[in-house]
Amino acid sequence: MSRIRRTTIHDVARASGVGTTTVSRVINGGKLVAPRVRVRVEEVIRELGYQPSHAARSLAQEHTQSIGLIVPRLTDPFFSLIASAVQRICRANRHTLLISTSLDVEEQALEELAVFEQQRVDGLIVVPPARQTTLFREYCRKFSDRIIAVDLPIGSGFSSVQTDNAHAMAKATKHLIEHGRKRILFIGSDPELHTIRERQRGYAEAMARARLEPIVCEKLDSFEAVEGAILQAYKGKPGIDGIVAANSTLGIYAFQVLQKHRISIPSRVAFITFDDFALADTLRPSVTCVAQPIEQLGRVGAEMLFAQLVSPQSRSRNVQLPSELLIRESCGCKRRS
Amino acid sequence: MSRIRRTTIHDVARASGVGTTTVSRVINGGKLVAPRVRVRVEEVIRELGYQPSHAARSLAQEHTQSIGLIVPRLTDPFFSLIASAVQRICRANRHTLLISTSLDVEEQALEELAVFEQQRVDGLIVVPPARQTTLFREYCRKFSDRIIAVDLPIGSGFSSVQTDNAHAMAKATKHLIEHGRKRILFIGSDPELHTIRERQRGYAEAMARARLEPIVCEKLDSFEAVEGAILQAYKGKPGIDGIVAANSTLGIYAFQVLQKHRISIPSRVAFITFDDFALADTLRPSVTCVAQPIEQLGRVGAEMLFAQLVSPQSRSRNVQLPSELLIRESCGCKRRS
DNA sequence: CTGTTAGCGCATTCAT
DNA sequence: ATGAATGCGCTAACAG
Repeated sequence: MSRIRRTTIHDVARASGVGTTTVSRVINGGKLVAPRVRVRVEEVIRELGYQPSHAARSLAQEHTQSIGLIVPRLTDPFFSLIASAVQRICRANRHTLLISTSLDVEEQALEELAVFEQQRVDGLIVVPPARQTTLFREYCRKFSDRIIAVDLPIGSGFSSVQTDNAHAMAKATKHLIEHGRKRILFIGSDPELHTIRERQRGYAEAMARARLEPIVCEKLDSFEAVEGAILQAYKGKPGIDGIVAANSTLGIYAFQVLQKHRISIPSRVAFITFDDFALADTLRPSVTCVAQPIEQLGRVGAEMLFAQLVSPQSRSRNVQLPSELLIRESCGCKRRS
Repeated sequence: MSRIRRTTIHDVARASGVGTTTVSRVINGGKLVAPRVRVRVEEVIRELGYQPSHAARSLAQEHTQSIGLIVPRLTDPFFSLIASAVQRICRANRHTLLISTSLDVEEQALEELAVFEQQRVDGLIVVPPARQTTLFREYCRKFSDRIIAVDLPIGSGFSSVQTDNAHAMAKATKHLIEHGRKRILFIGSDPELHTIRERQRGYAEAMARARLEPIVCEKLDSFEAVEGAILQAYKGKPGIDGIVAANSTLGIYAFQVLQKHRISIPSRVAFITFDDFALADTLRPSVTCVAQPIEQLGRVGAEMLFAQLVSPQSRSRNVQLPSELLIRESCGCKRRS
């Protein structure tokens, strides 16, 4: 491949009869340029279709005007919504966004961190993998105060933005209790996941406060697993009359299970799931959900990062964003018309 | 901000008692290094936690090992799935992915193109905005053969990957016809959208072949609009007995409309929508869909790009990927058990 | 207000 | 097999 001669700052300087510094100043909006000269240079820039080289600027300065984002997947609406929000804030701050996926595997995440280090990103937004060892936390320290954890925490010393998982789940559970339900089943997936643990904790607390006995099924990871768990609990001695699901996947499975086995919702079993989903309102009955402030998670995370970049603070901030209980029919409420 | 002294190739060179050239060779896997020296240098690199500067490498070479992706939105599962696939292929080719969103606005897309030009990305994958003027096409020429259009074409001279929109919709329409339906309504959104036009064309052809009169409603952009269109067609002189929807948003609206007005699916009105969606299989009745090869769209697009980067071809390639008709219940078929 | 100069960190001739 | 020197395109002192 023959070296392509792109138009450089020198070309612009020569064509407009000024020095490169002046051109540089014009590009960077410096006010130390005579108005007429500025206009002239801008003209030439347009004529030549000059675009400054990002690489060269980055090299000459100590920042790259770019930030990195690591999420487990991009196929999950949860993460792509976060990515979308982060992307928007980046644009607003004139930064380029680099996106990588970790597949929720620590090793992968470490590789991505390395890439971002090479890219010399100014800051980092990370939805950490569910299971992280000290290795991960140590590597993150390299970015010290230029990294924000979203959804899951990285550890003390790192700023983070999260959902009020425990509180929201407690609220959902309490709602079912207020509907008179006493035998409420909690179905969860991986109990090692911080968010899941928190939600379970909220559930447990709400049950305890009402002096009800908690009924928990963990490690559910398939339709069949959920089916087994629900059926067993339903057919138990004092069967269940309510279910709270720890995420929308489990929630949808649960809905399908109840539907498949003709267990009427909500008359037999009232039901609330964490996470809102596309057709929650369209299913019959419509599904009451805990809606996380997903878009905010990304937005606030990015805003915190930029605030940090502008005026570095040593202490880390931990923000909890409130979820909303979207009341629909599956909990036992009447449809609002 | 005081200049932070990062470890450079010089540090590594000094610490391992060799020249920078040798270190550079080790990094780039050149085979012209004595094995023992190589090992030594690699050791030092690890000890010092050295990470080569992407900016410096880019500047010294004529490529950046990065490619850019422009999609209208990241919140749409269609686009985020494409992004996910592209991202995977990029990783496999050791390239960094830069993602931007155009909000489906040409001006915005042009801005993103400019940013990517500054970034000197090696190549570009673009889902163009629905409405593009010559301006857009002209700007794209700058990237000539290093740009691939996905989903929508940019114009002649540009490589592209698309769905077989017309054919797939013809197949869906034909399927309803085979179920004995004769009054089939096509509901579409923006007729300026290339994909929508193609789908409508496929519908029209299938109807024509069966000597049936086409019934078309365009420019539907809300639940209310769809509701009005369907109700009018349904209550018409010879009411409709089938519907094909041009995308999943319209499809879901249509489903909700039929459900809301107690128009039985499929006995009264059989129904197929373009685009598969999360709960299509869970709704009652389950919804027959035309499933686009979304993931492939992104993957093939990216693969074409990398192939192009490795061995440039002047002629552009236009690939059409086949969609699949996912038979479920709404078309009138029986549920497979 | 403006131009000259010296790096930024790396790949790359060209010698050795 | 290896190193010294040069330049990639730009910004940032430092003069003028």
